[in-house]
Amino acid sequence: MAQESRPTLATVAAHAKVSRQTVSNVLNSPEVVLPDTRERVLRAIAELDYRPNVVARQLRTRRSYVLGLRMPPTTDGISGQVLDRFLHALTDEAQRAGLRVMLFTADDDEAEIREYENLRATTGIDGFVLTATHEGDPRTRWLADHDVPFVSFGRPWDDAGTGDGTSHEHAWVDIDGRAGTRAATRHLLDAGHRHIAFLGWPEGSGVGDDRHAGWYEALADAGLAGDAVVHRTMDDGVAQGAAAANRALVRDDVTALVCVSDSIALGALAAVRELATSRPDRAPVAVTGFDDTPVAGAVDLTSVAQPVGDVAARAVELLRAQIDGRPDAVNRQALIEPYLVVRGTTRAPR
Amino acid sequence: MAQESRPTLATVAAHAKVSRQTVSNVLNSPEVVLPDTRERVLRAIAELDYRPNVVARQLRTRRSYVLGLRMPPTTDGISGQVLDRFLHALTDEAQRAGLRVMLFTADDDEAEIREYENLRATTGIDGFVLTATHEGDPRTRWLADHDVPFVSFGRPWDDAGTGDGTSHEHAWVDIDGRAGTRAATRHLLDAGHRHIAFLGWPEGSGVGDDRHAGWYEALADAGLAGDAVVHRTMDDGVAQGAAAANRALVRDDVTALVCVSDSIALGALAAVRELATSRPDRAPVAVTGFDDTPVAGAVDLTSVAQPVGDVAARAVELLRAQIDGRPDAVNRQALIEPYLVVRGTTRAPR
DNA sequence: GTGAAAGCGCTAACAC
DNA sequence: GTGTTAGCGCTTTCAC
Repeated sequence: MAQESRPTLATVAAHAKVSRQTVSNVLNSPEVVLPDTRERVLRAIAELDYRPNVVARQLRTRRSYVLGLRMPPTTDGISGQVLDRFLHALTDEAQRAGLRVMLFTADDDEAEIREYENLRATTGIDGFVLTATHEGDPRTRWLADHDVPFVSFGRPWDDAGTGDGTSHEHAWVDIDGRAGTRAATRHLLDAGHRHIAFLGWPEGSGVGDDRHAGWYEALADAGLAGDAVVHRTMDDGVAQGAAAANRALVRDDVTALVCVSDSIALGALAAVRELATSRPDRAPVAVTGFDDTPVAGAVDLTSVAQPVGDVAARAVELLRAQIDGRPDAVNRQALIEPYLVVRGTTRAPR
Repeated sequence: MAQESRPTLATVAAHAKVSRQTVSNVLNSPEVVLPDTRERVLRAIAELDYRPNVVARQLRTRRSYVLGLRMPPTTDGISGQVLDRFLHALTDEAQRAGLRVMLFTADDDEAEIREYENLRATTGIDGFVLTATHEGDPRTRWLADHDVPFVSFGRPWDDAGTGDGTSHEHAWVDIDGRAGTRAATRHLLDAGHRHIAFLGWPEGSGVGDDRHAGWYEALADAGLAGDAVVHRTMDDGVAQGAAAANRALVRDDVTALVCVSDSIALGALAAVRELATSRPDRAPVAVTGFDDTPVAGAVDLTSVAQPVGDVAARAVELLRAQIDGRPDAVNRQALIEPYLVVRGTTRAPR
C-alpha cells in the first residue's frame, strides 16, 4: 500500500520548483548547487520521503554496489563454521560501506566461474568475494583475466615460479595460520612442555602446511626441532583426531598436542581423556585446537581464534577500492594475525 | 574486457532481422511467435551469447526476483548453526526457483523493519524471509500491513485470542519440535527407559515449550505422566546443561535425559560421564539432543535433526507463489517433521 | 548554477 | 504474428 506510488525525482523537482537535474545534483554533487536551492530541495525530499530508486540508477551508471558470494559448500564439519562467521561479518562490513551481499551457489569451481559470467552479464554485480582458495584455483585467474573486481579470503596457494608461469597477483585477505600455531606452541613451551606433537592434515593443503610450519618454527626457535617431537597427518575429523592422538601418545614423553583444527583437537581430547583413566600415572596431556569454534568453548579447549571481523573489514575495503576504480587497489593483500584463546585444556591440572 | 559491450535486444533484433519486441517475445512468451521466426531469433541469441539485462527488465517490470534476508545474529552458540544451514539450503532452493538471496543486517526488530522499508523503497526486493520469530514479533505485522510478500522460518508464537486481538495470519514454515522430542522420548521408552527427565529452557519460549510438550506427550501416552519424571529449566549453554543434568540425576532411577538442545545435551553428557566414573554401580544414562549440529556427530550424541532443506524448499515455494501473485498463497504454512538420528548415547552399553 | 534533451535496456500497449 | 511507440527513474552532456 505504502509503496503504491513512490515519489520520483520529478515529484521532488516539482515540489521544490526546480528541474529534475538539480535534484539529482543535490544528491550526487551537492557542492555544485547553491546552498539556497539545496536547502529547498532537501526539504522537499524530506517532506515527500523520497528515496532514489537504485535500480534506475544502476541501469544508468552500471554500478550496483552489490557483491556476489558463493555460499561456501556445507562442510557440515565443525570447522566449516568459520566461513559462516565470516559471512556474518562480511554482510555487516559491506552494509557499513554501502555495499550489499548477494548469495549464489555452485557445485564446483567451474560452475562458480560460469555463475560469475552469468551474474556479470545479467545483473550488475560489481565484484565478488571468494572463500576457500586452494592450489590450482581457476577462479582467481578467470576473474583477473576478465577485469572483475574481487578479493579472496585465502591467499593464492600456488607456488610462485612453478606451474605454468602465468601466475597473477590479486587482492586477498587471509589469516596467518603459521602465526597462530606458533603462538599456541609457544604458549605450551612457556608452560614447560618439551615434547609437543603436531596433529595435522595430510601434506599438500596450503592451509594445513601453513599451520604446521608455525608449530615447527616455534620448536626450532626453542632448539627443539626435529629430534624429540612427532607429527602425524590424516583427514579432518574427530575420529581421525583420536586415532592420530593415540599414535602420538604412544611415546610417553609427549605431553602436549597442537592440532590443526578443532575437529582434530576434539578427537585428541577424547583420546587424552581415555588415556587419563587407563593410565592415571601418566603426565596430563595438553591440547590446542584451531578455529575457536563454539565447540571449543563448550569443551573448554584452548584454540586459535580467527578474527573474521577484521578479515571481512579488510576484504570490503579492498573490494570497494577496486569498484571505485582507485588505482593500485588490485594487488593488495592483508595477512591477519589470529590470537590464542587459552582455556582449560592447556592450563596446568590442579 | 569481455563485457566491454554486451549485446542488447536491439543487437539481436538486427542480427535476426526482426524487431526488438519479437526478440522480447521469444524470451518471455515464446508461444506467441511463429516457430520459424523463433528459431531464427534463438540462433541469433546463441550466436551473440546474448543474455537479457535483468536490471533493465527490473526497472520496467518492477520485479527483481530477489529475496531479502536479515543475517541471523551471530548467536555464537552451538545451536545457532541451524540457521546457517538453513541459509545454505535457502540459497540453493531459491536459485533453483529463479530467485536470489540478498543479505542485510540489523541490530533488532525495529531496525530490521526500517531496513525492510528502505530496501523496498530503494531496491526492487520482492520479498523477505524471516528467521527466529518470537512472541510479540513486530516484523510480521509490519510486512503484512504493507502487503510485502514474506515467509517466516518459525510459526507465529503469539497466543491466538490473547493480546490486542489483531492477530494476523501469514505464510510460515516451521519444524515440529514437539514431534521431535516425542520421537526421541519414544525411542527411549522403546529401549526400556521408564524415568526420563527433560532438560529444557525456561518456560515462555515458544520453541522450548513446544519441545517440552512432545516429551510430556510421549510419557503421557505411555501412562508415565507426571509422577516419576522431573524436568528442569535454565538458559541455553553447556554449563547450564551440566548443572541441570546433575540436578536431574540426584534421583537414582532417572536413566535418560531428553534435552531441548545440543548445547544442553553436551553439558548433560559431561555430567553423565562424570557420574559414570564416580558411581560405576549406577545404571548408564542415555542422552538425546536437539538440532543435530556437527558437535552431535562428533561426540556420538543421538539428536533430533531439523530437515532445513525441506524447510527452505517450502519457504521458497510459498514466497514464490506470493510474488507471482497466486491467490491464497499468503495464508499458507507448513509444519515439517524432524527426524531422530540415533547414535551412541542412546544405544545400550555393551 | 540551472535546465532541456537524450538514452541506459527492457516490456506494455496498441497499431498493422 | 510482428513492428512501432512510449516510458520505467535515473544520470550524462551540453546549452543557457
